[in-house]
Amino acid sequence: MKSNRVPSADLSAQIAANIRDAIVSGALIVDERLPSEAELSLKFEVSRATVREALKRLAAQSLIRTQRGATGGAFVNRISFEAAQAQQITTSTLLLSMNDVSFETACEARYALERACAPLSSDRRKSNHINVMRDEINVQREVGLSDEAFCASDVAFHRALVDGAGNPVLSYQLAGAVEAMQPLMNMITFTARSRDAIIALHVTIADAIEAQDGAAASAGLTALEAETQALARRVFAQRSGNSAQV
Amino acid sequence: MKSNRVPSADLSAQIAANIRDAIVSGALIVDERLPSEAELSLKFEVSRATVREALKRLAAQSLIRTQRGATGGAFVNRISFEAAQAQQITTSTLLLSMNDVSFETACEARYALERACAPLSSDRRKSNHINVMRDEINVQREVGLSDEAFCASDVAFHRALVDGAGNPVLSYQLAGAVEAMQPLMNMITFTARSRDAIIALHVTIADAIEAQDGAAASAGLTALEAETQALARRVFAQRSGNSAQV
DNA sequence: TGGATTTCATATGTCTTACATTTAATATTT
DNA sequence: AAATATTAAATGTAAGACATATGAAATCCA
Repeated sequence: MKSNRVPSADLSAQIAANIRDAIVSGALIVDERLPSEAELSLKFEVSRATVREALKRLAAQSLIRTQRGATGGAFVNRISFEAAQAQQITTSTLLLSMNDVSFETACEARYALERACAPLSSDRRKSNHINVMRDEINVQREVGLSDEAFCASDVAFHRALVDGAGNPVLSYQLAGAVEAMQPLMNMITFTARSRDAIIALHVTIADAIEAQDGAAASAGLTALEAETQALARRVFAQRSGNSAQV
Repeated sequence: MKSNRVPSADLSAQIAANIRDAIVSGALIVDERLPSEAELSLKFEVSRATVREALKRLAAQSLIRTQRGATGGAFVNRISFEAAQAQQITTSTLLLSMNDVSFETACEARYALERACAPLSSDRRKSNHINVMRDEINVQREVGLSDEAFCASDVAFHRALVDGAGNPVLSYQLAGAVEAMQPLMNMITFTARSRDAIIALHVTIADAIEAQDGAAASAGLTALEAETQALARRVFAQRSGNSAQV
């Protein structure tokens, strides 16, 4: 099972790929200890510095963790939903900002995904999900709330909606979409009037989720998407140059 | 703007976090060249080896790329949808396999997300998307096709469906969910009979997408989910020990 | 005997120096 | 003027040394 990697890549990249394959294939299992850096440098016939660079690559992907000391070493890490989410949010955020993804496209994707959760969340949401949604609505009603804080509360509201589905895989997938949009949302100025419209729809959605009416929740999300898109168009049109970017 | 990072972490991790923040915040823009390793080691007052470990961490996340030679160095990388997808698939696959995510949960998430694409794909799909779906259905009809090949074709079919929505953000998000399930799907033995049922539903879905009937496409996906869940239950129940895992 | 302390071995974290290799720009030669 | 050779700058790799953390074993002291 020798590496059939492109030999053009760096040695540290090749070694990282080799170990990564072993983890993905199951040859290395969770919490298993990798050979020490010295042993790996012998095995791969490279210096310890190169081995370390490979291990840092894997650590950056949360595939391994390292421990110092006598019984230390590198261990296969059990990727947590939290760690995976954090990475996905970083990646998604950069993806949107670096590739000139339009607000419209990102917004459409976000609400499409959220609608996917609405029926499940309607079925299974617990009281705590409802409570979070109600609480966040109250936060959003506060006068003098900054646009950033309003957006943060918006994210919290929608995360509660998604989490209500009780499916960690869904929550993980959605976190990237919802949170990655926050920088774009933060570019928007929310007038009191636009906030009122959003809050009213949040109430509609929360009511529907509480009443376990998935169709109504989906409809509320659709209306919220339309409202958000319209608001964004107004804001971006007002921006002096009216350049069509973003 | 000095680093307010936990000082307990490795120097290379701190430096990586510092540079990552600069990229995420926009202080470093795409294609901008970072200082050379020698300069960074002066700036952060660490050795070049430590700087290199930090840079390898960033390279593992596709945040930078490096180039050798006179005008070489580390450059801020424009994260491509492809690279982001590849990373997300690796992460999602490990997440499912390491956290004892049930087939049921993963399957539910996958089809919920796909249903989110169905209306959009119905509206916007091009002829090439339809063609791919039809072609893959024909592949799935081949006798003697291995279970792995059947699953791979299944993934291709569903990717065409998702891509039909014409929203790269959606495609990116969905790729993780769909492809991460492949190892789980590969555990299933597809009898000729179960394949026929799946193919029939694929035809239904392709017809609906072609006819631009989003509701029918969603219904087809719901039926396919039910069929897949039932098949999985049968397969896992048959497995000797009948242990309830997976 | 038993608990506290010391020692020790092992592993990662960091630094230093050196050299190899790649690459573009410059200088030289024909 | 074009082809070739040189050079400088940067990353890639190696080797060795030391710092530091940590668990376990050995030792010491009531």
